[in-house]
Amino acid sequence: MTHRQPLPADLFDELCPSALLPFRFGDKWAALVLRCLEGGPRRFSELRVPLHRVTPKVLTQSLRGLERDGFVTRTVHAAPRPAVEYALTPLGRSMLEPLAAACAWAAEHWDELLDARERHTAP
Amino acid sequence: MTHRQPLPADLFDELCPSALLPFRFGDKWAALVLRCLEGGPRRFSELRVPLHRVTPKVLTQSLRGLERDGFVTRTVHAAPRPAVEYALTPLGRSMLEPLAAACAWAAEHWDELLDARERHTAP
DNA sequence: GGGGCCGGTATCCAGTCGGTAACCACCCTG
DNA sequence: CAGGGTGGTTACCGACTGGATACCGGCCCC
Repeated sequence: MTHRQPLPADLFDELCPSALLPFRFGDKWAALVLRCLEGGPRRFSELRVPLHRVTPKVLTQSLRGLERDGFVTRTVHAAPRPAVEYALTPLGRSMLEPLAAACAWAAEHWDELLDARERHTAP
Repeated sequence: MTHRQPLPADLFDELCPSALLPFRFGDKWAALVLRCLEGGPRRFSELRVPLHRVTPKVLTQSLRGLERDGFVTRTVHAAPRPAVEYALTPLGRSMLEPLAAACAWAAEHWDELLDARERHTAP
């Protein structure tokens, strides 16, 4: 009954980033920004439409972080009107796949989670 | 060139949880705890071995959250020695799939991310 | 009955995160 | 020249998270 292998002590050492990154990806809005960019480049004010609960400061923070990590590019067009376009890099686009998997999971199991939460608070 | 569809305003309304949940899953350590439980039930002190950078308080917090949301069960065995075992529920086990996908992504692209970050801070 | 181990709590504290509000430089239009 | 839209920045602030440290009751073994 207790013949299971013991867990190794270095399973999640700090040198194993892939253990920690995935489900703490970016900040609160990073994943949603990526999904908004899925259909092509978008301008700052375009992104503000679906993300209307995000203030410009926070959206800027998110975009800066995604740019820093190589998920999006930021290109400034001077003519004919000043405009800034954000677009996915190949790296950012590759992130859409696990993101979609996670979203599919949530779509399928979300109410189970809600049920469990309700059962736990009011039994 | 600007023939893209505009982004809908209600794409990520608060009633669409599956948009926000996935990549902000649980707290900082929740995903790691799930992976530790993949091989079968584990006791509190067993979990502390691979998660040696997590203090007991924080580990307790994480486990309580996972229990509340129906990802793990907590069972107390009185005999022969007092012991507490944490195990995955089917819901928790189903979460391992997208989690593995995300981890695979990270394993494949982690150094690209590091490169991008380095290129961004020191050019 | 003393010292372990097991499974936590209690307390405190620093840092981060997200949010509000205000402001700003630039360019175009009228 | 005034006004408005674009794409932000800055200052401030409260709430929450995560971490350090210490402590604790129950049970077993010696």
